[in-house]
Amino acid sequence: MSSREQKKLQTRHAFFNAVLDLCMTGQSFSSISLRQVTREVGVVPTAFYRHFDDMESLGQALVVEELGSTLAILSNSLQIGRKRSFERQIAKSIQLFLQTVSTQPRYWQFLVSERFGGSEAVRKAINKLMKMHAQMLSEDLALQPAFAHINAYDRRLLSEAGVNMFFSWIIDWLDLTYSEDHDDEVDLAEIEDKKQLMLHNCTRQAQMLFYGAYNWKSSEETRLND
Amino acid sequence: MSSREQKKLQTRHAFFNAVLDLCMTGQSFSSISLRQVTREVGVVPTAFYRHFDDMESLGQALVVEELGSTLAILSNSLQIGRKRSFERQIAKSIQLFLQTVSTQPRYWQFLVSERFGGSEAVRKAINKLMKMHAQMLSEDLALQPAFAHINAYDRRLLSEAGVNMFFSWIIDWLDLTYSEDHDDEVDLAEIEDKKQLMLHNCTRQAQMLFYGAYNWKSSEETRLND
DNA sequence: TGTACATCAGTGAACGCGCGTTCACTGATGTAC
DNA sequence: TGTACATCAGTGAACGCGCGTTCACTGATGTAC
Repeated sequence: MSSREQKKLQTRHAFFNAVLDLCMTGQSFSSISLRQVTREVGVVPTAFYRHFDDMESLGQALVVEELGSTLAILSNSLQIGRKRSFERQIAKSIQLFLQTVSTQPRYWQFLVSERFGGSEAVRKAINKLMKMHAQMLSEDLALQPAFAHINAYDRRLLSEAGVNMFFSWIIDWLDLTYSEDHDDEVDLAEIEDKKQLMLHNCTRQAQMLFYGAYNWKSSEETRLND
Repeated sequence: MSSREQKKLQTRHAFFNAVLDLCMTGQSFSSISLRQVTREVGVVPTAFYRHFDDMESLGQALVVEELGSTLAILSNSLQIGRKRSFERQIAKSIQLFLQTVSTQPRYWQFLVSERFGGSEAVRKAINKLMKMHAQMLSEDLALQPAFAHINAYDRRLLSEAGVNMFFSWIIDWLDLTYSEDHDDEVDLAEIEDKKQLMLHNCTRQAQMLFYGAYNWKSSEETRLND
């Protein structure tokens, strides 16, 4: 790859980073302006068009090119099927997941807040990613003997319910993580307690869902009209 | 109440409606301008300040004054504890819930897409509402004999997991509802099939969670460090 | 009931500002010979 | 290896536009006597 192409790719990544950084300030993606992004990158506004048609394209590219690998963490850290025995190990998976969320807060913040946000292209790209990783989680769960009695269709439903549940935790978890950085050191112990409590609560919620699946009968029809 | 006060209240509601309508066009709340809203209401931009300090205040007031009663639908239609026997009746509750979502799409669209959106005041107001209604759902579940063995703490966790699960369905459900309005009549049957399928899937997801709760042992400790 | 004054929701002109997009450009890097 | 030309990421000036907010205003409604 030529040094010119390398430089261009570098700038492209700088655009992605600028968006993520700006989204961390509390703004939503659709309220961020093209000029704000170029200012953050350190180039002139017109340079934007060398890389993207408009903000919508930038958002979509960000999701497709950068966040796919981030979401892979879900599939890896939640290897309930492949790596873990069923009993009591859900806790370990969730702890791993929340820890990795803390290490890359910008990515998860963006995924959660733009999942139902104002840009259709971004929304669709995120949705596609999540469906893909729900599928991977589903295939992983197939390896877990405790779920051997559940058919593929119901396993997929369980995975999607699981992914949605994990996503519902992220913002509250990140709020706790941020308060660690900003508040006095005196409170650090208190925050750590809160994190432990939240980890405990999340684990129990996940256990309820997966215990439900454990006791699930795929053969049983869900009658709607009774 | 004086006719002047009545008229003012009427305009205030027009502001709320304008925001909801604008949010239905695919924009997020934080990307809607003050002038757009006043244009939609049919008043001059400066008239805005007779009612709200800024857009942030408008959004917060909208959630607090208008959407509380909307969320009450969750508590009413999902009276799993009070009204329904446990077995096979989750389906009915969820059908009722999704039907009421369809009848007031603007409210639910706003709640879901601004829950993690760009305005902190709105985010906090929605979060508060959801916590409140999770509490109500929790108290309702207490009346259900099938959950008698679950303590208050775990019941609250179950309720929050439930509310989060229901919210995760809303956007997809609304997309189906909208496509009913816009597409050819030929497809109506196909869309109705999709809605039935989604209702079926949602029900099965909810059943997994609540079956899990049914088989839950509150006495059992969730050990984190093993 | 009639009059004189107060209130205040909505008006309309004006402001300075940041926005997205256009255009012709520059100068470093890449390519052909 | 050296030269002449092509490419193209980034520049900088300029544009018209919608934005949030100010201000003094209008005229219908409410209140005091």
